[in-house]
Amino acid sequence: MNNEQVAEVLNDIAEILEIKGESKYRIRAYQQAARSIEFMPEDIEEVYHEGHLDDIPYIGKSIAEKVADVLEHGRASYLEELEESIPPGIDSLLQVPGIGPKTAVRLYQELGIDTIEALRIAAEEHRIRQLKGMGEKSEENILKGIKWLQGKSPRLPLGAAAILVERILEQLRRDPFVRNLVVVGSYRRVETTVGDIDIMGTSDRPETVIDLFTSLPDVDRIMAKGTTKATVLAKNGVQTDLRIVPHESLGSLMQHFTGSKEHNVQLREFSLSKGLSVSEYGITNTRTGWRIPCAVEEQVYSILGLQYIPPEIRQGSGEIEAAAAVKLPELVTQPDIRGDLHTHSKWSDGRNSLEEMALAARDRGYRYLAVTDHSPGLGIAHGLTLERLRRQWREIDELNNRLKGITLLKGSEVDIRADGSLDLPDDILQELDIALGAIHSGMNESGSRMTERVLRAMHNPYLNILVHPTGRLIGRRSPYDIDLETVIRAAVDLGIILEIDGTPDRMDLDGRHARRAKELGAKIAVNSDAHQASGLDNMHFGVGTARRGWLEKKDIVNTVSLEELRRFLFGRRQRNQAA
DNA sequence: GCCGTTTTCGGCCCGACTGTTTTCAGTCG
Repeated sequence: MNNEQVAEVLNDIAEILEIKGESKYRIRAYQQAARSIEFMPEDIEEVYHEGHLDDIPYIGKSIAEKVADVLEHGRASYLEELEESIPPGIDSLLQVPGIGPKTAVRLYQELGIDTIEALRIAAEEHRIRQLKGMGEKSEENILKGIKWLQGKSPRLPLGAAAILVERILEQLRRDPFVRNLVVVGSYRRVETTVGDIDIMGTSDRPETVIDLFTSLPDVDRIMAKGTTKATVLAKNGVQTDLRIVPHESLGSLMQHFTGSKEHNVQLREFSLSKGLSVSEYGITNTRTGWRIPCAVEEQVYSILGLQYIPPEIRQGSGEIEAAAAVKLPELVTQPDIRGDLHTHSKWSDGRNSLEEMALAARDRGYRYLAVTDHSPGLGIAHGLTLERLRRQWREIDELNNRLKGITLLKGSEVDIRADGSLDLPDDILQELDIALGAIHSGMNESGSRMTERVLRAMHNPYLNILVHPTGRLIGRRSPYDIDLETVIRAAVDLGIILEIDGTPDRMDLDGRHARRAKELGAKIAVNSDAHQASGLDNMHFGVGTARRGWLEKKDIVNTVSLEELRRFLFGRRQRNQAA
């Protein structure tokens, strides 16, 4: 059972308690516990076997018992009892906006409604208005809500959102009065998917920006439009908000709308203990009632006596305690990255020539770029035969002689075969500057076989990096069934670097696993896995993911100079050859 | 149900909106 699965059980318990009208604090306790487990770096099974469940924040005696039950039996008898105590189907009503647990229960008890379809019919037949406190308007809203629910688009992958966001920002900046445009919400926190896009800014003439925004070519439909705020539906179906706010409270508003919700709740609780109350309008002294609006976000944290907490780690997973103790890590930044160690060219399945890739890398300030086209076994990606690989080396040599300011490294993304062997012979691997190992086939193997397979590959003395270690494709393919804890430990023992692949539909490792890898002492490479020159910019998502994993410059290998990198990569081979 | 350099009991984020209501409960982000 992994952390996400255990968290889901606790969230399910919370949902049923809500329907049952339990104390909201009891419900919150389960939700907080679920979040703790979801975001903590450690493996929940391991923590349990070491007997340290109660060390996890928001897990006390009672919830620890439920977690133990889940881990021991693969199910929670408490959840099963709860499920039997409520009519099935009633929780589905909660999906309809405007319907919460109280209303759902009344709809069931007084009208026997337990499906969304039954709810729709009841609203159309005007039976909802029989209920006390419900009227004509309520029925309309329910029907509207159901319609919205049926047409609502799923969360958008971050990469797709980024394209839209960049285009919108570029056009809004043409308004000469607009200032401080910033995207907040899950986009700013570099979550893997976003539900909607929330943009904020200041302007001396809000109306003109709002007009510009609502008339953009990307807008499909205007949902709401006022003088300082508008909501539109973009053509790709994602809801996008723009709000123009007063200069003097921009920082408070940014902080509030960046979230996460759990971070804000914890921040406000922390503030109360210091006699301060935080809201989107400022910070109020609860004794004097004086309120200070914050123009910049840093102010919010500094007034509370906290280190500035970067958006990527605002998850409610220990960042406030760390900030209070002045123990936040100094997160890696994009300029720390000196080169990209995972890229493709026309030689295999990329779109640009080696020279184009090299120049694009140099433009981005990099000093080195590893060319890592696919190995021969990956026919579908036009993997390089040994003969073509040697020809590619000649081209790399020629470019390295000719181009100034950037060095290409001879690399390969070598397929890890079903038996764990590598798709290039050792004598070839030995001649490479850098070898990446990747799984591209047989992804449905059982966990133990998958783990064995990867471990065997990691024992090859010439392998340097295990790339996209879980193989997930966000929204399309689950991670392989692999024991990451074991893989991370092996990486530390064997000197294998683990990758954070910045392709936005991969972001693999994810933040939580990256944080765990750091904790266990593994080295990380943050790469773009670019298949064309513009793809090098996917480094942004890789760095964002690294930051979500609390990683610092020193945890990441491609923040060092070329000389240091070569020493590091070579060191492993020498050690292994000596041994 | 969890938590504590003011507390082991008495707290538990903040504000806005909505609809139906004479003062507020429920819902949402």
